[in-house]
Amino acid sequence: MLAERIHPWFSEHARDLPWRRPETTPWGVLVSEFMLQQTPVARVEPIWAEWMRRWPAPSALAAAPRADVLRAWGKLGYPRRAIRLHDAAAAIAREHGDAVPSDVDALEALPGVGSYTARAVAAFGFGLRAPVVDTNVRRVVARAVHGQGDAGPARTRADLADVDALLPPDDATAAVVSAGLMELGAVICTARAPRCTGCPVAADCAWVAAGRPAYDGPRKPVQGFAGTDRQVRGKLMDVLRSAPGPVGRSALDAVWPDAGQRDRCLHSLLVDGLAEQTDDGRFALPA
DNA sequence: GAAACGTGGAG
DNA sequence: TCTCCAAGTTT
Repeated sequence: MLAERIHPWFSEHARDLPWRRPETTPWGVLVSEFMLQQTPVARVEPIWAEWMRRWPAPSALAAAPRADVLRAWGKLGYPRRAIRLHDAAAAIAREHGDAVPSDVDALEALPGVGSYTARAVAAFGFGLRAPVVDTNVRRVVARAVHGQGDAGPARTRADLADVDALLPPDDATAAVVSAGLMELGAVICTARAPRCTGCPVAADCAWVAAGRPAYDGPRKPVQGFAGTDRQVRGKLMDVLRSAPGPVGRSALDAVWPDAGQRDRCLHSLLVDGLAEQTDDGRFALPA
């Protein structure tokens, strides 16, 4: 029911995102999915284009120095994703003949690839039928299917089953519906102010039928940022990315007044492989 | 399962 | 200004 509404709507209204163009390879889709994890489309677009130009295949990225990869990642956030994507590229080059696997289990075995990304690559990179469950899809299902105002905490198995039940049997059609479900959540069935006027599914939506009741379940805890290690790590990484080479302790000391927190964060960056200490005691992005 | 993990734009 | 949140994954 939903699928029959979503497919034609998406076919006509899909945003022209660069990674959706027909010439995009599964590798390009994988890179886009890594970048889009918790990061808005608008910020990903230019970075993705640059990566595709520089590293058109997994082996090309795998051959690049860590420092280049981290600098090219820029300020997308969560730079551990860049590390994992770099590592995933190496695994694909070495274990899969430089070809992104289409099998969900093989994809999920890659660093940084979880349940969502594996299925997204299978669906959008290979046109396969795979239940793609992200925050958009969970919200659309919560409303249109369950009549709830919003999605509650993730119920991984049940969420997968819900979406699986919506997908048509045919691979190509299911892949379009999967993209359409995400698109619907991204541009129509949004978190803040859903635009039910103009929603292709409104006539079949359980939430609309119920009078759009407010969400009553548990709220997702909003994570603070100011003053956290995350902020300090970000500032340290910004210094390391911006510098052409190793920087002295003083340059890092300048980013945060609390020496204890600063040192803890610097240490965690070293542990995460996001930074290295040189022989002379300075710090830099890893080679 | 909770908590950690960046960044910046929108309302 | 300040809160919320944007195609999640890992530990």
